[in-house]
Amino acid sequence: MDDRSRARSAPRLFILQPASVVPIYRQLIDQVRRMVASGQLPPGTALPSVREMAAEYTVNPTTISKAYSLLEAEGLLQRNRGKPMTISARRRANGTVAQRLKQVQPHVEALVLAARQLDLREEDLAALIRKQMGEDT
Amino acid sequence: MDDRSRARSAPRLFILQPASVVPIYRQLIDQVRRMVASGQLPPGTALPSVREMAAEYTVNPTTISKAYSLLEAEGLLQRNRGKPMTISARRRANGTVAQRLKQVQPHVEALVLAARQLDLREEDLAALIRKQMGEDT
Amino acid sequence: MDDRSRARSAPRLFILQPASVVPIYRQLIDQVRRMVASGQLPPGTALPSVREMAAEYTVNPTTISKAYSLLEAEGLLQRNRGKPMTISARRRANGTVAQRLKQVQPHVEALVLAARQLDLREEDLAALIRKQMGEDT
Amino acid sequence: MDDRSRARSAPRLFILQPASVVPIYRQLIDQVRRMVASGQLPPGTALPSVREMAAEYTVNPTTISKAYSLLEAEGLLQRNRGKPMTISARRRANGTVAQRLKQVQPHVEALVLAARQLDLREEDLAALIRKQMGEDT
DNA sequence: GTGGTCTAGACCACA
DNA sequence: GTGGTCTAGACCACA
Repeated sequence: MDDRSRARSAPRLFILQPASVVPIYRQLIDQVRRMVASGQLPPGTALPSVREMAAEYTVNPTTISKAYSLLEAEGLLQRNRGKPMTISARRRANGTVAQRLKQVQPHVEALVLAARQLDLREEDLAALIRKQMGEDT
Repeated sequence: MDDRSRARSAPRLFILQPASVVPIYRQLIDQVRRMVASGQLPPGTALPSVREMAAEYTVNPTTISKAYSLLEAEGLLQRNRGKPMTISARRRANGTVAQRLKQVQPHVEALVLAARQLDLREEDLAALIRKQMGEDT
Repeated sequence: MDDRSRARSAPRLFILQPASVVPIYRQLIDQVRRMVASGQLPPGTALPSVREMAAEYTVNPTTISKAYSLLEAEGLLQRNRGKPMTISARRRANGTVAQRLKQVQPHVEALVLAARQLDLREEDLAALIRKQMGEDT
Repeated sequence: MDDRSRARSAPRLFILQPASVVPIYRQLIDQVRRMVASGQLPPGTALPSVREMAAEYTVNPTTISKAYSLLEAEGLLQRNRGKPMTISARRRANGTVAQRLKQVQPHVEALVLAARQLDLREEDLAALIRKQMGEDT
């Protein structure tokens, strides 16, 4: 991804946080999975190359490579000799809403646990979420 | 500890998940911090002993000890030779709502990121949260 | 590591005594702090890796790791993924003499208490200190 | 030691610091040894009872008791049924200066190590020691 | 009974 | 190669 394309800069496809306790390769895997489930990454879509990703997110190439390899092993990505990896046609065309709700459930549980221990109310959370959904990023 | 005995007993003070990517000692630290901020663990409260915690959550005592030591270094816990550690009197009397909202913000961001990538709507999240807030645990 | 090899090698950076009542990890923390305060360990300096330290001082790696982690929490050390930890740039550029004198004060008090109880005179102490300052180690 | 005697308050015989990394019973043992070696506690001197000491220094009686027992085992203290323990006649009547210098040596080494790492000079130490020797306590 | 320190050793994320 | 986490278990100081 060269400077020009970054200047135009559609918002980034993924959000990787090196400081997080969640390993970077895990963050990437989770995000690809979700975007495939929702159809935002339809079958056939080419992902950025390992090197592009590594440069874009200033992350070690082996980290990206590890995520891609695991997604390939899972059947979600497909290797194409000499060409970028693509979203596989055969698996999880499009998750049902129920399936996708299930994927978000762990985050809901973590949030509600924190909210309870902080003695916050449902309304507080609703407001924070509304605000966050409105943000660009 | 089977389900029946847990039902009879008081609900657990903390929720520790060994399978999580978040280290167990970090989970405990975060939860103590939040419950102190909300006043659910007021100054002077004695925490379960290292050994009790270790037994209750089937975790190694040194893991609990690590969390307690870090909380002591932070000033949140106070050592009492030969007696259980207690919530320190001097720090963070009671967090304001604004302070507590800030503590929950990272969880909100993680949830909203996941929801977007899964193409879920604000209403979906609101429903899941309402349901989760209603649960006993 | 026999005496000869130690003579040939650079003098050790730290002195860790497992037999002391002061925990090893505390000894290391104190020494790093002091050498940072005096500028003997300037910002950016790489510390020996956990494994090197453990081998050099024949101490368990987790003991070294504990010291490093606490120094990181304190802001004195900086983690560099996959690379050795370094002295953090941002904290305590260089302690003033007054600040450093304060750090040595507890040792002065312990020495003087002992000297008094042993009925030694100031001159005795001065002589011992002069001699010790002259030693290589 | 009743309130009256404390009001008159000769300076305390010992200095015990509960917060120190050195165990309290060790501190007491070291101090008794030194004062015996210097003749400040001559043979036959009665030490305060375990209870008096515990009250005076607000320390657990078992801690004092442990120190006394170890000093007795060492031959320095002598048990007298129903009466206070006394400094034993038979051992170490009076240490020579050389012997006493040897006892203070570890403190000299700790101080000089710290001073070197803090990049302090001999003169700095001499000044601090002179000041400390002048203090009442 | 309480917490603290340390070891030996396994396994993980990352460069 | 780097550091981080965790376990199992020993031993210690203190109440």
